[in-house]
Amino acid sequence: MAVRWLDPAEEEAWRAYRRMRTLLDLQLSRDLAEYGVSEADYDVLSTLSEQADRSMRVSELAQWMHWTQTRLSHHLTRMQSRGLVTRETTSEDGRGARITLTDDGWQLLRAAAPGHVTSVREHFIDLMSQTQLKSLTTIARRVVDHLSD
Amino acid sequence: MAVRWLDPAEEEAWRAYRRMRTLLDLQLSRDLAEYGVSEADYDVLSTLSEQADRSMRVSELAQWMHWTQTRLSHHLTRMQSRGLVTRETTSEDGRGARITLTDDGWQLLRAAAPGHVTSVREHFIDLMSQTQLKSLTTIARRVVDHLSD
DNA sequence: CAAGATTGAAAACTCAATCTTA
DNA sequence: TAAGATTGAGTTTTCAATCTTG
Repeated sequence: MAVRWLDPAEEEAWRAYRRMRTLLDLQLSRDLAEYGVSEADYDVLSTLSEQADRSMRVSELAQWMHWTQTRLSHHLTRMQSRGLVTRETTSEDGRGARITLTDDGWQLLRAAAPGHVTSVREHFIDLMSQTQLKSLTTIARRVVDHLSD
Repeated sequence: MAVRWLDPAEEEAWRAYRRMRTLLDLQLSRDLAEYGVSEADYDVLSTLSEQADRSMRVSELAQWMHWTQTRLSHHLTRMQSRGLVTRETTSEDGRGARITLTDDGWQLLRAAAPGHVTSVREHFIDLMSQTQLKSLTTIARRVVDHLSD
C-alpha cells in the first residue's frame, strides 16, 4: 500500500505544531519551577482541587490524567512525602486508595496558579485572536474525540 | 497585581489543547513503538537524515531539537550502542563531536517512517480541513516566533 | 481469577561537576 | 577562561512482577 506522505503545507503544519509544543512546554515548566512545582505536580494538584472534597481514587485520577497507575503511584509517594497529599484506604472498596489534597498542597497550588495562568496567557492564549481561539478549540476537540476510543 | 484568569472559552481552548497534546503523544509513541523506536529516537534519526551528509555536530543537533547537550549526549550513547549512529571527533574543531547516521539507523528510519506518517495523518492532519490546517499553522508559528528569543 | 494499587529494577532525563581543546 | 562535549549521581518514568481484596 502506497504511503501518502505529507505535502508541503501539511508538513509545515506538523512541524510548527511540534515546535510550538516543545517550546511552550519548556517555557511553562521553567515558569512553574520558580514555585517548586513541576507540570506533573501542577496537574495532580489542580485536578484534585477541582473535586468537591479535594480527593479522588487513584484509578480515577490515573484515568483522568491518562497516566499509568504505576507512574501515578510513584508520583503520589513523592508528593505524599512532601506533604502535598494524603493516602487513605477507602471504605467503598478495600482495595482502593483515596488521595486527598492537604492544606499545604492547596496552598502550593494557590501560590503557583496566578503565575501559571499568566504564563499560559502570555505565551499562548493572548497570542491568538478570538477566531483563532475558536478554531484551535474545534481542532483540538476533534482530535480528542477521535482519540478517545 | 490582579491576575487575569481564563474565561470559559479560553479555559476550554487550553484544556482541549492539553488533552490533544497528551492523547496524540500517547498514540504516536504507541505506534512508533511497534518499530522499536521512541519519539526521541525518531526525532534524532529524521533530523540527521535531512542533512546532506547525514551528519551533524552534537551542539548543532541539540540546539535544533531544543534538547540539553547532556540529554542528547546520553541519548546518543544509547543510540550508538544500538548501532544507529557513529560519533567521530571532527577536524573542524578538536572539541567537537560529529554524529553520523549509520546504514542501520537509516534503514530503521525507512522502516518506521511510513507507519509514522500514516499515524500523523490518521490522528491529526486528516482530521482537519484545509482552512483549519492553515489556521493551526498560523497559530503555531505565532507561538513559536514569540518563544524564540 | 480479575481489579486496584504498590513495589523494585531498569531505562530515561536532569543537574552539577569534569575533561579537553580553542 | 570559555566552548563543546561527556560523566556520574540523583530523580522521574517505564516495565514486569507482586500483593490484597472483590
